[in-house]
Amino acid sequence: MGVGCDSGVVLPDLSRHALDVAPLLVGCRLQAGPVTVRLVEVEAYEGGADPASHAYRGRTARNAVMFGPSGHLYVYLLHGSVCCNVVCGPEGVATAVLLRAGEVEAGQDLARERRLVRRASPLTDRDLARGPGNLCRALGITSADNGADLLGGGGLQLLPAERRPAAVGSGPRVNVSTAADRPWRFWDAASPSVSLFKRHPRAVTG
DNA sequence: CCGGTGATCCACT
DNA sequence: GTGGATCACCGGA
Repeated sequence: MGVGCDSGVVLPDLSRHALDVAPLLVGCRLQAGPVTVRLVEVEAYEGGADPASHAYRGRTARNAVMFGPSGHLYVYLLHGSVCCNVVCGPEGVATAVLLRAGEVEAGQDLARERRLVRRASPLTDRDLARGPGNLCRALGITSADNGADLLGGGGLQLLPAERRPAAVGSGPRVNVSTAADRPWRFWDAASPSVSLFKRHPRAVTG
């Protein structure tokens, strides 16, 4: 009965496509030094066939990490916030999973300190890592972490779930303007830290 | 709801 | 080289 016999204690095979990996990442944990977050909400982004993906129009300086080997972190800035993805798929295929929200399991004091910078209102435990930008801030992830190897024993580590969530929900991705009907968002149905669904104001299906 | 945010990309000089 | 549209967001009202 070694590690690996129980599907709840191994990481998913990240060299598969994001759509296969995403639901299995719900419940896994991301550790950044003293702060550990249990992932409760993710979204799959395919490469060439997904108009909502940063890689849809091919390789650029920004998205180069997405085309590299799986298990690395793709970090970018959006509207002044840092967001991060776990790169999936074989090398050369730009498919990745956006980490949208988590529950802070360890290092809550540090996470809270980071979140309260330039913020007036109080912050509940539920909201410490709720939302893609907030999750990165709680973990201290910056654009300097773009390309970091999550399986290489460095400061950032992806860890297996202790146990699988009882139920994983799925539905359309948040705030995407194209392919807005694809149910490629996955979340732990029991978690209060899952962010609220928001449809893009000019959403187009397809 | 609304405005700020900051990088990136492309169509044009 | 420059301008403007775009974007997988956040916070406060």
